[in-house]
Amino acid sequence: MDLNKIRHSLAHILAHAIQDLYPGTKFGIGPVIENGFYYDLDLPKSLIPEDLLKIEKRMRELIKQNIIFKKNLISKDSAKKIFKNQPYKLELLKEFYSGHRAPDKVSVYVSGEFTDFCKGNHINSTKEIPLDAFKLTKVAGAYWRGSEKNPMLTRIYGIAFSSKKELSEYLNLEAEAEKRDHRKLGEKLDLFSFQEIAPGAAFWHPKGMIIVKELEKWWRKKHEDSGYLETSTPIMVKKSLFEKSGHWEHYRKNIFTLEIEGETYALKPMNCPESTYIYSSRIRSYKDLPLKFSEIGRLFRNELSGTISGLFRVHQLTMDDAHIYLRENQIQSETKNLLKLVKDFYRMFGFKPEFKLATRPEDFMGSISLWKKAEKSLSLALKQSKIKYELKSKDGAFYGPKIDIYTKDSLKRSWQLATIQLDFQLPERFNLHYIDEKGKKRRPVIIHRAIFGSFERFIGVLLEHLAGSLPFWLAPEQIWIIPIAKRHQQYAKKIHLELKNHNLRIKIKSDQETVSKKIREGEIQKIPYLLVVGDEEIKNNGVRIRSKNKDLGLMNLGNFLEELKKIDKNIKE
RNA sequence: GCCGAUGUAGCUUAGUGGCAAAGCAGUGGUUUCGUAAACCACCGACGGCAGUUCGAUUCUGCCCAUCGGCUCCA
Repeated sequence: MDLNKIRHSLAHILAHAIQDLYPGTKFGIGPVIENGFYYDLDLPKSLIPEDLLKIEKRMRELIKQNIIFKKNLISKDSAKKIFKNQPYKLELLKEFYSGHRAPDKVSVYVSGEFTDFCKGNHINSTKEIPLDAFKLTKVAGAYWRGSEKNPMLTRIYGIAFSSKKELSEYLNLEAEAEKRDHRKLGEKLDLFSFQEIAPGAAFWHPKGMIIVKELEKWWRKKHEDSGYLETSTPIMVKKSLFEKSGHWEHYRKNIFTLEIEGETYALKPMNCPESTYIYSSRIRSYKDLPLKFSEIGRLFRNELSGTISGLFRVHQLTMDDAHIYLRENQIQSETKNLLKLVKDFYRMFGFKPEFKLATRPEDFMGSISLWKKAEKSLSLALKQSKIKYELKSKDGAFYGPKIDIYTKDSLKRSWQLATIQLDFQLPERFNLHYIDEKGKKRRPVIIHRAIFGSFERFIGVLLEHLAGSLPFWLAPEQIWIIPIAKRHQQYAKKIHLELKNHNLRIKIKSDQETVSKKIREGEIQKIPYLLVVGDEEIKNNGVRIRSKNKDLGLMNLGNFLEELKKIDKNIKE
């Protein structure tokens, strides 16, 4: 059974059903995608989700008719006749014949009353399609041929598998994904929220802020160890800065501006141009290079309103940025250092990084020879680090090529987090230099890089990856002490005091509730350790430990601390 | 920004052209309990602005926000 053929054929059947139910529909394209298919349609009326059931029903009727799929090779003229009322198909046909090696015949697939311009492949008959293993999932808008200059069509998505079992497994996975949605976890765990008064900007609650602070702490340590010097630059700067850097030309629509005393200011959408001011605040020697300025910078990007989504896509983000000023001959070795740093970071969280090399885009700046040199340095660094990477051509930044690092969350969704970008343009534009061994002025190169990408997105991905169960060192509340009865409060306080001395985030759950209730709350709040104390524990001078749904039994407090020290080096002696 | 949908209490949901219902959470009390929800009471909401109407949370329009996509992502 060829699932792709089934999915592709279902797209045709979907179009067939639409043709029956909504005469006058103009058809776009209907390809196979991961897990299913879609068809783009210009419908005489707009659809509501309930219509999908009606369409599905019609599809099943058609499938039961054992419709045969037949490939025909026909002439351009007969194709024109067949699609005379189908402007999108005619456009595709025209394009098909405009190529250098236009064939004499065009291939169409006929299935019952429906004919589509299509090169295949398809099943022979609809009896090959299991009736209970597909489902129309959603209706959405999509621009014709993916360009916002074109009209918007209605896209119907469907999923299809080879059996009912696989379909329901997929639906279960989706339900699981929904439970892990970081927006829901953020609410449930009281980490952050979004408010109508500030769309696209997170409000960090005290517990969420602990995660941010712990990540920052760890990040600073790692960067100090690697020779980075932390800086901070203004959030609001005159827009002329970005005119000079070239960003205004490329991203003016996405830059927030404000007028002050007749001058236009911008909220910085990136840190780089300002970083160069610190660089050129004094004469730099070749001995200073590579010079690494790090900055945890608050950035503002006016993304299209429809693209804003939770912590993944925001108007206001916090980038763990750094700019490395170096000589051309240091690019490879420094890139290798960075690749190692990225690997170290991602190993810490259990993410598997995937590397993509993005090369010169259409609207690039600078000379092609420089670009080629830059691309070569990056690919060599990747190769020497023995990293497998994917080439994303024409996807670089306007100022230079980059290595983007993606990671998948536990549900196999891919997210771009880290990035390493080479820049030969900014040093030119800001006339940066250093003095070389011979006392001559030379131009440095800049590497822009972020490891988390943004704290917002990183925390969002991390929460989904771990379904909210953060590692001990990041957990906002690490330990709850649960006294069984009132008479155990005193002992709970004693334990609390002892553990508090070791830098632990700990609290006594002293509410007037049953133990069961407190355990339940602790589990829901993903507290790493719940310590139950009662008569038994007092008698043995210990605590009863529960962690991740498991009762680990009675333990002496000292032993418990030893266990904790094994998983978290921050614990004070 | 574009297409489509949604918006009722802190959260999850019910409901109506005529006093808006519940569970959880919160507050006060009772209970002091051994590993995922004790009991009683109380507090608390129709996204905003217009319009239609005797009367709008409900109908209409506009706006805002959110969700699913498209496009974009320095």
